[in-house]
Amino acid sequence: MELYKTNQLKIYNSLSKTKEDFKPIVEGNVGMYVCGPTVYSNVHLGNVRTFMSFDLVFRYLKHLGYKVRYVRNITDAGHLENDADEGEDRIAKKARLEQIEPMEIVQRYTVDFHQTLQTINNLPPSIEPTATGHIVEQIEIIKDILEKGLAYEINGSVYFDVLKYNETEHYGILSGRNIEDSIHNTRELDGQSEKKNPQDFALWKKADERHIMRWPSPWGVGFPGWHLECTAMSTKYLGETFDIHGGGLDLKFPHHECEIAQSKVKNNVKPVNYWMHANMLILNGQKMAKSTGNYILPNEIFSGENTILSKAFTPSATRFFMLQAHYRSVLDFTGAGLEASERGFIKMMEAFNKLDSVATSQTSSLNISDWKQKCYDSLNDDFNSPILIANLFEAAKYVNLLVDKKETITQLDLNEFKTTIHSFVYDVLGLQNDLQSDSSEKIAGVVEMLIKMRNKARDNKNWALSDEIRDELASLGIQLKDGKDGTTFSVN
RNA sequence: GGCGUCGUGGCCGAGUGGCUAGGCUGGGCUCUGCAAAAGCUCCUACAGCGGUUCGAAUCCGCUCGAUGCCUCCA
Repeated sequence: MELYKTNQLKIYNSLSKTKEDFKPIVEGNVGMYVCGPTVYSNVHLGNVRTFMSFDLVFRYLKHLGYKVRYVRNITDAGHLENDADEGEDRIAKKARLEQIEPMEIVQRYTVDFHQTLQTINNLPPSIEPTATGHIVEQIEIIKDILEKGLAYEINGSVYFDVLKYNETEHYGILSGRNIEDSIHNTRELDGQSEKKNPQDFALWKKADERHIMRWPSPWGVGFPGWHLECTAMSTKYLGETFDIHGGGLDLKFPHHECEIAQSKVKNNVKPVNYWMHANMLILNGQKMAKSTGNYILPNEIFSGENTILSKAFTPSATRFFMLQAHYRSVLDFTGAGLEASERGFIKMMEAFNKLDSVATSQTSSLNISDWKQKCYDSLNDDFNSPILIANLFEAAKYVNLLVDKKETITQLDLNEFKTTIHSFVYDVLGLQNDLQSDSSEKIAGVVEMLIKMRNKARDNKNWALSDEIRDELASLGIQLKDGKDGTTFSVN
């Protein structure tokens, strides 16, 4: 039987601002859409956190036995720099600055995006559509909205009529805004006189002569607006109403609000059942962002080449650091925090690596099924990974005590214990065991030999020699640990 | 200015009416030739001020502070 039948998952829905029981539209199947990156520069750690949060969601849903279609787009048409801009988007601008084709920019940073997410061990989505690959679909949606009178055309551009929409619907339903408030509080921007109201947003923008990325349309040559691609691609691959829509908290307004409006007009149904928003990663007390220069790149962490960290950290340690905070909490990135997480992570993995050497007994001193249920309970409660990790630390301690023969476990329980740990650590949390990878069997053999020699020296009470062996190995990063049943070692 | 979120022990971070996570750091102990590792243990907190309640870190109000969105953003 599928696990989801016995595990009622609760998801915090940004739309209702409450945790709700998760019930997919079609039993056993989940459609999930997550807003992907605009590929005009390298993804920074803040971007990675969001995608890793939804990777956890994806992995856990799959673990529960759901068949998941996970769609995450690549925004390769660029967004406008701002309203006042003469139709220049970020990708086109970068292409002009670097004197290359816009699609070279797209290619370069799409590759970087994929490599980075793979390095941190995110699973690829089921479908990864691009904005430029769905121009036709976007034009069709615009036509439909125009026909329904909720959009208007001016000088080759088409805008969504937010005020008219708000007469029958609530523009601001997701972000908790009222259109009346924003009318009085919108900052004045220059050069936007073309729109009827400042709140209106573009569905199609006319391309001027300089604009490189351009497509023909019923309204002339141009390119799609900022928010349309997600509506086009999510409904195309997941249907008019689908289960989960995710994205960074900073996309809640206006991006997701606009998506709701467009989709509601087009299909006249509620587009999404569960809205999920991942919170921001902050650095130096501020949100990480490309535009402000306040960011750190994942590769800078893995290589140690940066000014904030004292050393390099593995992708798994970095992932573990982020998983120790809940996805809806702001997480503060610091070198000290990462170091503390790494220490804990190494300890935990060292304990789990000893699982194979555990001896079994007639009874178990820990109730394995209770412990296992606590693990499930933690993730069932809106993907509470910090609680899951706390439970895993409890398991690690138990393993250490088992090795010391201070606790007991039956063979049957040990099998279930191992399977559960493996599932949660590797499959669900997506962590990797990078402790053993660089200790090849040959090195292990050499170290075992040195341990034997050292034991002889110890038997002869030749402490000088035994300590020399230990200290020399330590300086090479190999640590000896004398236990009751002999000496073991670990490679740092 | 508008709409939000948050303020937890030395640090990071869960919890969100009574059962008071977890990790890192520091002190003590056990084990050990010494050390390391491991285990045990100690330092026991909820910004401030009021209120509701038998009982509040958790609910309500105010104050202070931080931060997100309101312009592209994960």
